[in-house]
Amino acid sequence: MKNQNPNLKYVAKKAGVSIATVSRALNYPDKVDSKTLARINKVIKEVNYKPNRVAQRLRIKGGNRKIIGLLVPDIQNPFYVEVVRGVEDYAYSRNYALLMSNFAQSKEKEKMYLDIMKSESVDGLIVAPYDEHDVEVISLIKQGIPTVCVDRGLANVNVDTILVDNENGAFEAVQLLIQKGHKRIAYIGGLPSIPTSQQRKEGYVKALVKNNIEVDEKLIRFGDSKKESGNQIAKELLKMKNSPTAIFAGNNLITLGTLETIHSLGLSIPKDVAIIGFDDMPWAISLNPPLTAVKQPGYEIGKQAAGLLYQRIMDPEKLSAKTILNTELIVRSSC
Amino acid sequence: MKNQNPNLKYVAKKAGVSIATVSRALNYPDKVDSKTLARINKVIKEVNYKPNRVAQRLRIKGGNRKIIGLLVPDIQNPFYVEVVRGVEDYAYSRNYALLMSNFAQSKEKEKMYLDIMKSESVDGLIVAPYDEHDVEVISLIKQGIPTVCVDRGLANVNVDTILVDNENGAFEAVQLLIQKGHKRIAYIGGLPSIPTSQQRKEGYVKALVKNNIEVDEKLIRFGDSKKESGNQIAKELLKMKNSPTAIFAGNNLITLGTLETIHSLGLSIPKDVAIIGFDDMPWAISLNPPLTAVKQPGYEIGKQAAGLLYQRIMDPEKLSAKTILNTELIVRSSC
DNA sequence: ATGAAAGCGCTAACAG
DNA sequence: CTGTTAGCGCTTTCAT
Repeated sequence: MKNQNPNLKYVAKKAGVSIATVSRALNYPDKVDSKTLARINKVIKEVNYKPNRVAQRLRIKGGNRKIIGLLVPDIQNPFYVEVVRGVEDYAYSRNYALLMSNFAQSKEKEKMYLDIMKSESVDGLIVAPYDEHDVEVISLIKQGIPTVCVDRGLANVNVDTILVDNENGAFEAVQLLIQKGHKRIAYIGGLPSIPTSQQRKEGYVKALVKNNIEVDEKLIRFGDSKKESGNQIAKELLKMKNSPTAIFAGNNLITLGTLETIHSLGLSIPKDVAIIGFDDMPWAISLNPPLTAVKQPGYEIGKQAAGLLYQRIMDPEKLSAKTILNTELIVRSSC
Repeated sequence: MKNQNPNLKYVAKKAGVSIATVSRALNYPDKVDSKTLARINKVIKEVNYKPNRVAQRLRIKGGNRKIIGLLVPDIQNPFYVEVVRGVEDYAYSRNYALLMSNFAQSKEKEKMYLDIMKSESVDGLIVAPYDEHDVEVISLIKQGIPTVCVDRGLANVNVDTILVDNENGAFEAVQLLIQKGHKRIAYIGGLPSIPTSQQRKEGYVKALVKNNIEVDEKLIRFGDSKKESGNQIAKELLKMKNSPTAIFAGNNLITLGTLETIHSLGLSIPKDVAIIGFDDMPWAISLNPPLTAVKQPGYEIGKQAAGLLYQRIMDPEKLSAKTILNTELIVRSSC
């Protein structure tokens, strides 16, 4: 039972023409006689011929291979799932295949997947880089591979980028906490090397400073963007003397970990501790209590990124641009 | 700025050998003189040569192309994210590339992605079929493409399959509800065409029957596996006269929707309505109240599926098998 | 409007 | 141990 697919040659023979004509019938139908065309199309339908994308890609020069790569740092984070969906919808609408990988915040994986994408001759790449100085991604861009960065930018590199206003999103969140009367507010960030972790910290600090609240370094902590680290750090924070009365959690997963700790400590939200999370989630409303969160337009980011990438593929010389989307503070009852 | 990668020819010239020798150096290092090998490897490193996977795949016959396809029905459902992770980890460990797609429960998308995977000459495929009679998937299997089904089986087809004991998982959940004194228990399933929806219903009915509780068809409802339908159906259920005192939610997303409705109706869990969800989730413990759930080993499913697929690729004639993994009832406080 | 033939980058006989 | 060569399936000149 072999995987013997019909190929151009087979279709050509059945239709009594050369393979070149069949190829033309597929790619430039108006360049072939309508009677011939009809005959060819009939055969194609009959034998259910589908062009072999691998052979196509090997032959075709650039930009028309109809496949793009997407590399996300953590598929377990629902935010990136939204981004994926946005990219996917766009790709599907344009008939692009999607080579998607999750590098799970691992540099080795990222390198391997990037190598694969290059080696697979993708038309372009959408990636949330490991950090601002991601040498692998930068190298690909230098090699001229059309690339769009999402969620995280690259320092000193001209590249299309779609970001979110992290600083302002964080600022608004902390501002709200302060309005509610909190003075000891902690920030639990993700990996410190990731730009978004720093930008959100900046917004946090800015809000504090603006309200003349002392910035206590002991209240600023970074984890590894996983639920467990949120859990752990929240525990340390809440057990210290003069512990914070509010926590601003730097991402989805950290929020979840923090919540778990708060519950396991038997603390009540928002009476004992208030919490705002960066990243809204589908289940935020069903949490205990409904979570106040900074919402990022993940789907929109993905969709726009794919659109930008498409434009760049079509016109590799076009000037690169940075798009910054706004966040939205969804006020529920966790603070 | 062209994407001009070094190729075999280039390496061969630089090393002063033929391209065949370079190819051999890569694939059968022991078949080439150690001095030559050293020279070649030096050049390879120097110019950072990476074989072109597209050309490789076009040339290589079968089973060694180092790329597999993964097709999931809904990437927004965290259960499938776990499956993805399992497959991915295995693939990564074996240096396989992963062509991953989400068909969002759409038959058209599924067909397109399946076509792409075939056309991309994947070594094999892991797929959660649209339903038990998924003609596209069945067709691929008939064509001899190594395939493993996960989460959902195929009727009357010999294919490696990894499932979960849905019926028993549901049975245990409903059994618990009954023990807690509930007599009017509703079931909100996902798409009725999906095998798991039916199997879970079977388990539900079985538990009722075993306890001599009348099966009320009005209490058995199916949605479309999305959060919104959970929301909607729960609303209808809870507003009917003689409304259920407990709900068994057929999947992740339906659980979330149901929860939302319960909260928006101002009902208290488990006092006014009890709920158990099929599928545990990372945030189940942080829900209001912590959710009792039937946990499926998603990661394990993915990992085992990838392992099975690997075996089948290596030995296409081996007998196919069906693996059924057990679920685990995680009792928290929503019932 | 159509066909012949080159060639994308690679692997696998085959010959030496 | 190494080189020559055919060919995977396709697109694209270049002729006709």
